Amino acid sequence: MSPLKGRVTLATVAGSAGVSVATVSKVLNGRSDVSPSTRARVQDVLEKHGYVGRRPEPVQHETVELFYQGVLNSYSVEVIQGVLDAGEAAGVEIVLSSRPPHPSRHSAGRAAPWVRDLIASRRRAAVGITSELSDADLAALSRARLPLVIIDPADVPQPDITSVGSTNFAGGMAATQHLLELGHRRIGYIGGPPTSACNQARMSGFRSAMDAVGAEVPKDYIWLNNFLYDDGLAGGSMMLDLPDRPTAIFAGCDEIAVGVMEAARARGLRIPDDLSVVGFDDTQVARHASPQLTTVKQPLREIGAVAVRTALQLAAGEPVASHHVELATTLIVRGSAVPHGLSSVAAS
Amino acid sequence: MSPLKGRVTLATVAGSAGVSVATVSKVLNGRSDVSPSTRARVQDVLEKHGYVGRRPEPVQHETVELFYQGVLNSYSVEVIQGVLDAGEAAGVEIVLSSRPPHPSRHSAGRAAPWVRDLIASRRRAAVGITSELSDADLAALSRARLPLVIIDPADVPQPDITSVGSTNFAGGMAATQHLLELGHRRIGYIGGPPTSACNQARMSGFRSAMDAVGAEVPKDYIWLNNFLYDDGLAGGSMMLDLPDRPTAIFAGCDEIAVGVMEAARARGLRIPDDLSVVGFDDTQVARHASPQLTTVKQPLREIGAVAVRTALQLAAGEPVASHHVELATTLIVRGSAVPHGLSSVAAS
DNA sequence: GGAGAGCTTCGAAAAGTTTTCGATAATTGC
DNA sequence: GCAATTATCGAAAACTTTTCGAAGCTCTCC
Repeated sequence: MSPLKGRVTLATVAGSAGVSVATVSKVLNGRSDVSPSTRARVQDVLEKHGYVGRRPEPVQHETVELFYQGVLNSYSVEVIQGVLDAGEAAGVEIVLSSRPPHPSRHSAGRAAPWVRDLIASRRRAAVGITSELSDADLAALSRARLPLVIIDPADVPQPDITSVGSTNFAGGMAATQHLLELGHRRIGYIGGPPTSACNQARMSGFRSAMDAVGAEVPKDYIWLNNFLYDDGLAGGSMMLDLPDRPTAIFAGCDEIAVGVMEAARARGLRIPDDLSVVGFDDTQVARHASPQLTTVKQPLREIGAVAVRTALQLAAGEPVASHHVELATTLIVRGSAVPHGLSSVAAS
Repeated sequence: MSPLKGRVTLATVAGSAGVSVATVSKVLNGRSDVSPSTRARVQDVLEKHGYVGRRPEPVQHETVELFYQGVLNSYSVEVIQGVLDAGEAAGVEIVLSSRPPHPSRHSAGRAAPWVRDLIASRRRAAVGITSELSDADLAALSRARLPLVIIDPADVPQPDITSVGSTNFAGGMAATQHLLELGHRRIGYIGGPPTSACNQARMSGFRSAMDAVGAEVPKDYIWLNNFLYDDGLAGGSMMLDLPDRPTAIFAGCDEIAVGVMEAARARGLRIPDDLSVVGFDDTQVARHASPQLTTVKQPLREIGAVAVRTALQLAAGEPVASHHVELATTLIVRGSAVPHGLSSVAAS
């Protein structure tokens, strides 16, 4: 823009704006003894010349806050690595923090204390993992112009909140169709919170695939609580103790799937001979399970990276194509699901 | 403190410290071209005169950098949560970063680029998880007065580097003694890198316990590579294919233990009936394994918290009692190790 | 064992920024 | 209309940071 000489200094701007260096300095520092018209003119010139101060790359890096509610798990770990990768590529630092979950509703209308802290911290942007925020929180963040991107939002994606996820519905369908193609008809679903958007999508995919072939889903074949191992254990136990137990279970995440496998083993049922299991996420635990878990892969690292890039785009004032993007899921076939009936020959 | 004339400027300090104004400026800005002694003297004078700068910067939070080399795993996750807890309690922010492992030796004598970045980032302190740093790296950090605490250092703890770990030797002994008390005599050890300090300690504990009862450890009963699932799989496979295979295996970490269990299952051996396994760490994977893993618990969250607190102590100039502290390990008995011979009745 | 390459340390001077203070103009009070 | 006050601005002073070169040191390679 200003090819006269090297860097754009106050003097450059002052000359171009027809004022003194002192005046430009005052504009930059928000002093009162500058007339509105002069101030406006100087600010125009500052922007046109792209004045960046003495140190264009100050020692102080920009930061993006990555927060989560609850505990870290194998799922978070993958996302975090993607976030770090993208952060490093973009030259921003990642500040990690654990935030209290669901603020109780009795302080409705006011943003949670930690949200106020977050705003005060002057981050370039924030990324939340599977987080749930109140309307007041969102309003406060919006007022403060702090860009926020939620990964796999706990609530259904709102139009006024940017989020990144994966094709949960398609993934749920793919997993279920895989089991159906293997000949299973009595298939159960064990998933996370009923209010959780990604659980709803996965379950809907499950139901759609079942409906499409006219397979019935008894009430007891659905069990929802949290995305935890213990939920797989509890839900699996319940389902496997039914008089007419399912021959396959689709788990809402890998941890649940491993819990289901344990519930089966505790009853002397073999995986996959007596029960086929399909998980969701394709985290480390899927590869370390025995047998290795057939699962729906979410590109978690990519999701983390996209979240950061989107947040930085918002921070830069660039428009984003969509307030919610979903990356494609892939069915990864391993050893935990086999054709129905194939095993019963060997078993009985 | 200095009521002679008006404000305390760089020149005031420079005169009092017997250096140039430029040097004082460099100290303030954390430049590298100031010797440690000069830096210390100037900082003393700065503090004594209560230099506050021309414009006191808006209070931005102190940061502590938490870095790791390689990948995050269930072990890191626990440590990270402890670090975050302690960071929040102390009011410092945690900046998480992944750093390239072992700088190749061809640039010996110079600190790695990421170490220079770390120094330039002006953290209050840094904490590394199972990291390995070159002498040049350490020297550079020391020169820059950036306090560093390593958690479970990969190298043997040096006197000039502060570190936090757990009683690996005692833990290794406890695990082995447990197996010995269960009647096992043919016990294998599968662990991490031979150069790794914590691996060495655990293995020494293993050997000591074996020696104490006169149990022999054939060469093939030791397998060292990395602390990964695949290493448990590979090492376990090797050991279980021996003509005189062990009846129990002590794994250097939980992930290895799960890999060993898989290697056993692949050979039709049942856990714990045909092979007892003991792990180390007590991470999530120990509780989710099937059967649940008997393991040596490291207080990982506490270790992370202690590391942060120690780093902040160093940053505050307070002396630390010891350059290396070890927190106590505990044997957690679950279902993966049973008395030897008890099973062979049922099995054969 | 010494020439020289490379690194560290430091300050003088240059470059850049902010504040002070006085000049001038515009506005207000009476 | 005139004095008093206020608003605006820049020259110069005050202050800080960076650049660059000198001096000393270490290490290497004949």
